[in-house]
Amino acid sequence: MSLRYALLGIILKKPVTGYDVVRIFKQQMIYFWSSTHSQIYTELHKMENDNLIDHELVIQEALPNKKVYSLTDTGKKDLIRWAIEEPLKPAKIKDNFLIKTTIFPFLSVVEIDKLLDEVIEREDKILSMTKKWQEHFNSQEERDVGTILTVEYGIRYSEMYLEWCKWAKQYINEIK
Amino acid sequence: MSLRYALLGIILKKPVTGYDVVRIFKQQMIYFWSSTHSQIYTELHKMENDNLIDHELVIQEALPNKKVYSLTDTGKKDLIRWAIEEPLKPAKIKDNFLIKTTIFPFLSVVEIDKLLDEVIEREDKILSMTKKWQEHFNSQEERDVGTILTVEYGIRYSEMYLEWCKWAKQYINEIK
DNA sequence: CTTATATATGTCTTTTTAGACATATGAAAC
DNA sequence: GTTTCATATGTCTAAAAAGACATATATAAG
Repeated sequence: MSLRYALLGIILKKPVTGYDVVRIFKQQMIYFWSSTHSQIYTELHKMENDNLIDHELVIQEALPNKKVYSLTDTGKKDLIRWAIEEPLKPAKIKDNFLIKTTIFPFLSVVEIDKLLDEVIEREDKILSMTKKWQEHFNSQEERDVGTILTVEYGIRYSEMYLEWCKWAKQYINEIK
Repeated sequence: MSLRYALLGIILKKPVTGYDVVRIFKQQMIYFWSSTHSQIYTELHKMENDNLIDHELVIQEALPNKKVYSLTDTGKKDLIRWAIEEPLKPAKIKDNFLIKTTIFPFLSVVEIDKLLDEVIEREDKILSMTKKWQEHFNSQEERDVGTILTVEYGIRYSEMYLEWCKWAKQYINEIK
């Protein structure tokens, strides 16, 4: 049920197409929510059915037609109500890599290093993409508070992860 | 499909009951995976059906009977195979609170502070529980590498979150 | 005395999510 | 010329997950 509030949060900023929502979602929300385009399109239909959003069809000559979604009054009220009233739920994390630490006692230092290096590489990429996005975002005129806060969160998360990886490598090398 | 490898990782350390698995899971894995007891019991049945684990029934007088699960050879091999071969997947996070930042432009400093204080309280509790668990764990004789690494991860994650919250409070107070 | 907590294991239904399948065009790259 | 990428929107099925429903006893707390 929270996905729809993430989507409402995107559409709140400015009217966008489903395609835009997917793109914005993957660029700006990966740090705290995950979804796929199929789920997003389906949820948008449900939200429109529940009168939280509506759309205007824009006919394009060359490119495919598009539906530009906007929040309805109901949608905006419901989003703000949700944000204030919805009780805090603990964050849910699904991190495949950290499960792998359970078998570290059965692996060699080389094998563990290989796994950790993979994660470092991945997280390095994410971090530099996030920093790039932050830089681009900072150059804009209309900067919303939400994005300022969550981009910073994304950077801190990746930095923490990378520092932990480096600490883990050192720790493994000391004890093995 | 990854849940089963998290569960195999728990049972690998020592034979345990489903009830134990749930408890260990919630104490030691909340930092990187989430599940419920209903899903865990169901998955254990499937895993036994796939010959990854088996159980010994222990009849108890006062307390209910229990099933003590152990890894089979197949189970252990499959877990190690998975850890080495399974390609890295990006971590998936579902954090209800961070969605709420999208409506911060429509809230007063007082309202935002209230939301952030709630998270700080929650995260403080988690952090002190984790530190307590780390202390207890460090006093044991058999300390497995996996737990040493993931507990440290949990602490770093909570600390990062708390620092971000404090930064966010300060930032909001400066601009509003 | 009554209530809550810990032990212990399950099922059932609904919702959420993932991933594949499906289509169509323009533009750019090679 | 052909392939890949970006635009744009969807459906369908299977798997994963959440949450309620279900039961039973001992012990500790109030």
